[in-house]
Amino acid sequence: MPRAPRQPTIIDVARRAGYSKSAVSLVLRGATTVSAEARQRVLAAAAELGYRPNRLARGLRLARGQVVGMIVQDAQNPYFSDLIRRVEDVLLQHDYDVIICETGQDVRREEQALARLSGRAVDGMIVYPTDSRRLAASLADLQAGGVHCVLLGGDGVGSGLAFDRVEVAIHDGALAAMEHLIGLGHRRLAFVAGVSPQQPIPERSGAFQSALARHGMACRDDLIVHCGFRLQDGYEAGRELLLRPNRPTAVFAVNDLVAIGVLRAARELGLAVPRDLSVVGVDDIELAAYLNPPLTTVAQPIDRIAEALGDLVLSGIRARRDPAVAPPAPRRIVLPTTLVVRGTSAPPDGGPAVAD
Amino acid sequence: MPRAPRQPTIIDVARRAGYSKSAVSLVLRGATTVSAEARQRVLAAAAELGYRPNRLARGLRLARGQVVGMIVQDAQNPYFSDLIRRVEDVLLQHDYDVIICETGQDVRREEQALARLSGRAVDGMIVYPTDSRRLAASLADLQAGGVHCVLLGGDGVGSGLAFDRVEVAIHDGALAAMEHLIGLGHRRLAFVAGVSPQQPIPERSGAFQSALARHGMACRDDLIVHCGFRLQDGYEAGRELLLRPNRPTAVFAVNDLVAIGVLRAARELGLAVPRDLSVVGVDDIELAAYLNPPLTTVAQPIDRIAEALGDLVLSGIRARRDPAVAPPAPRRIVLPTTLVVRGTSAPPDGGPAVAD
DNA sequence: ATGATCCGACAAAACGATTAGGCACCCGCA
DNA sequence: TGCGGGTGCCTAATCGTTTTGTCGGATCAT
Repeated sequence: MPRAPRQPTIIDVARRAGYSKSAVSLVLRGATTVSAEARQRVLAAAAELGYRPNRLARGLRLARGQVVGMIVQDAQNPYFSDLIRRVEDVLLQHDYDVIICETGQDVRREEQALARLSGRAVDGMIVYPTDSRRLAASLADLQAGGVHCVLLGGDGVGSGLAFDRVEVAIHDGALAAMEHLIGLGHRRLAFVAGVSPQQPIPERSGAFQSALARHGMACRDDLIVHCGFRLQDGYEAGRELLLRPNRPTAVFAVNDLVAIGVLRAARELGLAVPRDLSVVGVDDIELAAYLNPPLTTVAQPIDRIAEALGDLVLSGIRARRDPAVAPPAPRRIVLPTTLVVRGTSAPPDGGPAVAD
Repeated sequence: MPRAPRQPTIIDVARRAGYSKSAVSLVLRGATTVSAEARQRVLAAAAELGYRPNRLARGLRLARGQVVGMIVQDAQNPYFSDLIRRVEDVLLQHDYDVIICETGQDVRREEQALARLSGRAVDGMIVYPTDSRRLAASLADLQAGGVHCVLLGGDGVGSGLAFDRVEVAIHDGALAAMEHLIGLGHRRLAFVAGVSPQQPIPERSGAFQSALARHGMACRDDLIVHCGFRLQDGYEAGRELLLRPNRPTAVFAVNDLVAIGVLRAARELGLAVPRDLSVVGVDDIELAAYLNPPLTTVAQPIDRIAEALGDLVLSGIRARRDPAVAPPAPRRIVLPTTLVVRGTSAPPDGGPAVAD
C-alpha cells in the first residue's frame, strides 16, 4: 500500500536548500535581508519539491484565510452567476478564493453564512443584502473584526452605513423603461415586483410610481404584483395579472427571469408579444437577446460591477492590513444602466385580444 | 477607535467554564470521558461567548479543511449552476464549504485549480473533467494524498479509473431523441457538438451516429458541427449550418444552451420552429419550458445527480478518515435520462422554406 | 491493607507558517 | 587590536485546535 505522499512543507524546502525554515519563509515573502545565493537555492529547492504553502497554517498565523465570501440571494439567476464568475476572476488573480453563500431571501441564512465564513477568517466580504437593517449589525461586527465588507445594491440598501458600496442606477434605467412604454402609448401598465410589499425594491417600484404620476396616471395598488425573483414566480404572477378583466397592455418586470415567466404566461394565454402585451425586464442577462422575441430590458453593466466590487474589496483588504493612519473612508461607486430596446415592446394594439 | 473584538477561542471558553482547554475540546468533539457537569458548563460557556471554532486551526491540526472543491467547465450554464447549488445544499448540511473552480475547457486551469485547492487541504473533490487522461494523474495524486475524488460524467470520461463516479445515461437519452426525430420523418439531421473533434462528447455523438446507421443513413462528417457549449457558440454554429444549401430539417444540440443559440439563428434566418426546423437539446434546464416554443430536450435528473455526488463524496471522506480495513472500492452510480418532448420538434414540412 | 483498575481532567506536543529578536560574523576605521 | 555597525541567518514564540499520555485520587478485588 503506497503511503500517502505528504505535501512538502517549508521545512522540507529548508532542509533541501540547506537553510532554516525562517530563511525559506523570508525568501518566499520577498524579504530583502536575504543573500542572493540563499534566495536562489531556496527557490530552486521549492521548485524541485513542488512546494505549495499550506494556506491553513498561513491563515492561522496571520488570522486571515485568503478567502473572500460572497453572499447573494440566488446564484442560479444568470445575472448573479455571471457576476460571481467575473468577481471570482478578479479575486483569483490576487490569490483569493471565493466562497459563495446563497441565501434565498432568508435573513437568517444570511446571518448563518456570515458566522460560518468568519470561522474561516475571511479577509473580505461582498454582500447583496436582502434586508440591510437586520444585517447591518452583523456586518458591522464583522467589519470591526477586520473583515472588509462591500455592499452591492441598486436599491439604496443600507445607505448611510459605513461600508464600501457599489450602486447601480437602476432607478434611472427603470424610469427610462417606463418612459419608453408610456411613450409607445401604453396606459395600462403593471409592475411585477419582488417578494413582498415589505421589501419593495424601492428604486424600481419608485420609478414605476413616479413615471405613472408624471404622466397623470394613478398608481393603484393592484398594479403592483408581488412575487419572487425567479422564472416560476414571474409565470404565476403573469397568469394572475393577465387573467384580470382589464389586463394591462404592458408589464415592467423586476428582473429578466420574471419577465421571461410573464412571457410564458402570455403565450399560454394566447397573447402575442409584443402585439397584445409589451414586457420589459431588468438585468440584460445574456439570454435576453436569444428569446423569441428578444427581450427589451434595462441592462446592468455586469463587467464594471464585478470589477468595481473586486477593486473595492481588494483595496479595502490591503488598507486594513497595514494599520496605516486612518481607517479609509467608505467609498461609493455608482454605475449607470442602459435601456436596451428589443422585441418585446411595441405600441399597444387596438385593444385587448381577450374578453374583458 | 474601537479595538477589533477578537473572536473567542477555546481558551476563553475554558476560562469561563473553569476547565482546561482540552476539556473543552473533548466536550465539543463529543468525547464520552467527560463528566456531565463539565459538559454542561462548557456548553453553557461556549453559548454565552458565541464561540465558533476556528476552522483554520482545526484544519491545520487535522490536515483537512472542511472544504470540498468542485471543478466544472462553465458555472454559468444553468445546468451547472443548478447542480452546484444543490450539491452545496447537501454539503453545507454536513458543514463543508464548497469552492467552485471554473475552468472553461482549459486543462491547464483544471490543474491549477487542483493545486490551489490542495493548499487548502480540501477533504473532497467533485470534478467534471474535460480531458480525463491528462487530469487523471493529478487526480490520482490528490486521491493518494487523502482527498476523496468523485467524477461526474455522462460521456464515459475516465472510465476504468479508480474514482467514485456518477454517470448519466446520456447515450440512452440521445438515442431516444434521435429516434424521436427520425420517427417524425426527419432525414436530414445534424449534430451540433461540443468544442472539437478531439473531444467528441462520445456518448452524444455516438448516439447520433448509431441512430443514423440504424436507419440506413450515412453520417457524413459535415453533419457534425463542432462548437463550444454556450449560447453564442450554438448561435454561430446554427447560422453556419442553416445557411448551407441543403440545410438539415432537424438539429440535435449538445446541450440546451447551444440549442437556444440554434433557435435564435433559425429565427433570424426566417425559419419557423418547429415547422421548418426541429431542435432538440440536452439537460432540460428550467428555462427550457419557458422558451417560445418550449424546448424539446433530454432531461438530466439534476436533483438525483447532486444527491449522488454529495453522498459519494461525503461517504468517501468518512471512509478515509478512519483508516478502516480496506480502501473502499470505487463506486459507480448510473442515473437515467428522459426525453421531454415539447414544442421544438415536429414532422418536417414539405421542404425547406428558404432557397436551396 | 495493598496493588490493580478506572475515571475525569489536564499538560504538552504536534500541525505549518510568520516574525520579532538575537547572535555570529565581517567590514572598516581608529 | 578593538570597537561599532551592518549583513545574513537562526532560534523561538505564536496562531487555535486536537490528541496522546499522564496523574491524582477514588473504587474495587483480594
